[in-house]
Amino acid sequence: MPKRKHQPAPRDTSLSRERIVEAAIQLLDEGGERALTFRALAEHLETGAGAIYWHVANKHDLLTAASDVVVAQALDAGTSARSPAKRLRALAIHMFDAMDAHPWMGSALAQAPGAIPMARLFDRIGAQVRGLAMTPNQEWPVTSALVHYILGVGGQNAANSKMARERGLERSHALTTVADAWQELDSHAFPVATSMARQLKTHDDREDFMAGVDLLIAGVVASADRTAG
Amino acid sequence: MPKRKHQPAPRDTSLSRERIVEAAIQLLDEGGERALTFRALAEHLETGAGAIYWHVANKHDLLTAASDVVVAQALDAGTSARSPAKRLRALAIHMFDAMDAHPWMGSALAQAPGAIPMARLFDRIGAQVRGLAMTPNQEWPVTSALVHYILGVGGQNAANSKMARERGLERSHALTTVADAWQELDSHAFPVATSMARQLKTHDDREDFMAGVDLLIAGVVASADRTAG
DNA sequence: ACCTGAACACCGTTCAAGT
DNA sequence: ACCTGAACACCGTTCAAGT
Repeated sequence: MPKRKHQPAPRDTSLSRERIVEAAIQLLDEGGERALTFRALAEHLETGAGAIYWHVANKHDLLTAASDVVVAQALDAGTSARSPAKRLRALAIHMFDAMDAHPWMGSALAQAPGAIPMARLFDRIGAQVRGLAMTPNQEWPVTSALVHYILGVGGQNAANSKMARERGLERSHALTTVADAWQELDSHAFPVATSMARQLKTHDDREDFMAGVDLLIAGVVASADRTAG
Repeated sequence: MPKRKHQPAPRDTSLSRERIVEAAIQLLDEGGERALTFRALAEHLETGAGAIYWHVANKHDLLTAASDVVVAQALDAGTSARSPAKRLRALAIHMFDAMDAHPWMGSALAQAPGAIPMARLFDRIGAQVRGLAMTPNQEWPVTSALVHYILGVGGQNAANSKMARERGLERSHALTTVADAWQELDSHAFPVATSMARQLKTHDDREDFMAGVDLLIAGVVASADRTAG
């Protein structure tokens, strides 16, 4: 009867908030939002479900912490561009890619309005917006519009990934399915949607995302010119 | 004369998809997303939980149907404005108000990417975008940007309402709490967020939303001018 | 065709009890 | 201080059985 049966196998590291968040991200990335449960997390970390609550307040807290790790990582990259507009574009595309790689993040951010990851995003976007020529009282609405746009696209993008995963399809194939459904809508009730279904099939999410960012930037520049001129 | 069945406790109407969706909207509006459960719904409709599944595929289907009722209502109003840009503004503000009045809709729409309510929204927005002077291949990205922006703001707005509700606060008071938290962040790590906290407290969600819509429209007009000129 | 409601397979969270 | 794991109070969904 080996006595080590009663001794816990030596852990790589003891339980910590950092390890929990890391494991949560892994579960979320691998299996989507449904895969993150305290039971699965406990099994993954070889501990009890209740132990996690010593380091993390609740599931909402955990999702916010996981988002913050990903957001911080995304926003730290690509700030070396030479103009505010270019840095803005770089930040935006990094956020897009991060939300694409971690589709759970869209809804996580949508559920944590004032939390740290949102403050981080506002801060980084806001810093570049200040660099664009504009009156000070435009800074807030412009920053706000950019952040909301980024989150809006990210959320829909995440939804598409999730839908694809649930139906066990490639993402592009899932979009084709949607496009086919739109094409078969009543063309009297949905004249534009039916005719736009083709673009839905062939479009590039990433390009369209950047087109929107550029539209917002162009709008800011146009408004600034009008104010200045 | 039609035979009348003698029923001791006659219902107003028998169970139907329409009545279920209507009751779901009521529960959602009154108690938030948490309040919509099949058990609560069954009790409200004086039936069994399983009966609902005869008319509705699952909870996701129910949320989508509920969203569609609200979206259809919002988009039917205010199409009488005299220019495409004005009609676009009218549609946007109606969507904002609808998402504000029904805070559960933001996340419901985010979970139903290709579904009917999304097709409806794309169709109505797209129809006005076509009226703006632009090249045909810009129609899709512009429509897409507007829709995503609307959903992004709606989602965050809903999150604010939800947060306020959960903490049992007035919505403006909840935002003040967030603003205070941002103000107390490390001003070295969050230089812009800390200094923008004041605007967070005093801003008007609705005005900021429209400022973003105008920014996008201005961007479209500026791009069109450049292409044309 | 439509409804019932118990049962199934889960959840997040708590907490007395351990080390 | 930190962890255990059973227990609690729920969920969405299914399905044999009813009308």
